[in-house]
Amino acid sequence: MSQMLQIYDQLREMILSLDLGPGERMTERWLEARFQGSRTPVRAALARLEGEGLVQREGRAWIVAPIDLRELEALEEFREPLEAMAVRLACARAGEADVAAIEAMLDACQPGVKREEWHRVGTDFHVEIARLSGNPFLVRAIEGVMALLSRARWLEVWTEPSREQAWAEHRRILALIRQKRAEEAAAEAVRHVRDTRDRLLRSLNEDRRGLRARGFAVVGAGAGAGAR
Amino acid sequence: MSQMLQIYDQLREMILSLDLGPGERMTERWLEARFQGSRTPVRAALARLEGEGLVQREGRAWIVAPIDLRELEALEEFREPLEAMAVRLACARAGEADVAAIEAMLDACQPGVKREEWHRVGTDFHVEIARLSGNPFLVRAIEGVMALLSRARWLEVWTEPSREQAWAEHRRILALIRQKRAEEAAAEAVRHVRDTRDRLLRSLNEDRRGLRARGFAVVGAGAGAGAR
DNA sequence: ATTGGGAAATTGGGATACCAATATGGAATA
DNA sequence: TATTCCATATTGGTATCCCAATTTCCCAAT
Repeated sequence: MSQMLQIYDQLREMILSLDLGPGERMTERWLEARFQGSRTPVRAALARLEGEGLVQREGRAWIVAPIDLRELEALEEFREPLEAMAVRLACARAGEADVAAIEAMLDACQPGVKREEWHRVGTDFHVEIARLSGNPFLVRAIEGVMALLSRARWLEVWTEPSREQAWAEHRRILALIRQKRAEEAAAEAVRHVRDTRDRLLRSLNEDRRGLRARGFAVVGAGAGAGAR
Repeated sequence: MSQMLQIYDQLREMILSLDLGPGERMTERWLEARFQGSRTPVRAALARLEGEGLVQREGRAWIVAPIDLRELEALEEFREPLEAMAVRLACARAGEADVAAIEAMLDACQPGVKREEWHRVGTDFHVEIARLSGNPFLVRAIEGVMALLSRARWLEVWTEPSREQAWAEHRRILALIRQKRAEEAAAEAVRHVRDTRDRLLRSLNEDRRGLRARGFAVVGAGAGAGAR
């Protein structure tokens, strides 16, 4: 695999795992040393991550994209019609085997399974549904959205009942797809996105102070902006 | 402005204007000479265009993205819920002044106005509606979609009545936004996208032979794939 | 302790150098 | 004439190099 892709994957992982904090500054030369490649592949990787919105420019410098509550709100709003459409198309195009595979994914998450796994499956569920739609643009868009939501989902406080509710909604969506009840499935997907948004934003808003204390740049909605 | 952005803009324009044909091969060194910059900014520009889907890799080489009829179909499908959502949100958030500005744009297109202008306004209409939604992700997504549709729209045979129909639909959508009749506006947007898709795909399918003869790589739907 | 100013170090943007891999062209051969 | 095969040119990927623009940091003046 090309060095550029290796660096891209590693850096992306560091960002998504909060190994690099939101708002943190990076220099190309630091990355060059960190990943032992020259600046050329480093810059290519940065360019790609910038396109995904995981990295931004601050003047001439590079920063890990801060977590912006207003942006998260816009993302969930953007997601809503995508998820609805994905589910609608999945009803028309998915086979029983496809649905069963996703169901197995959900089933694998039981109390006791570790946090990372819940997090991954909670993301993949939506991507896999999008795949059932057969529309590559829908897949790409939902992948992008989930990546941008991912870090916030780590920071969210996951209570037992809220996790339970999310999974119940996932199951309900899947069941409706299986029965090919497209409009009900779409409506359920919209409900799920809205619930998710409410939980996420409420949690982050309440804990904003704590997040800042942990050194994360968290901006937007409610209090003053104060970019980094 | 940085050289990278200059090269990006110029190359993008060459692609969108069909100055570089779909499927055409480019070497980095040719671009370097063509735009008199070194490979560094050329490669950065290519990376960005690749992210937008206007440029692709073919093995190790770069090619202008071919026009893929199946992809266009998927794009219109993807667009549909975006446009509907944009229109719905515009109803909730747009002011009369915003609507009037877009109306003026439409009015500027009269018989006799040149093709480029119709083409541009036909694109900008959708982007501007998305802007009224206030959601930057919706704007970016629709910009991206319209860019990918743009070349096909040049190739489409625009008959007088079809152009008339498109503008009538634009006006109807705008009127419903003005009256804040969100659901009717969304339904009209969906209808418009579907009409557009039908016109576009019918036209291109009928003329596929002619397009190939003009040296364009046109793939997908109906006949054999035959990548490039 | 605070502030101002300026030299020095560092940074990102661009140009160039180098390399392995691939593509090309043409001569030798059938 | 058609085909094989190898020398050569070209290509994209990477590493460096150079430069102008910032940023950093130290020290003198307040």
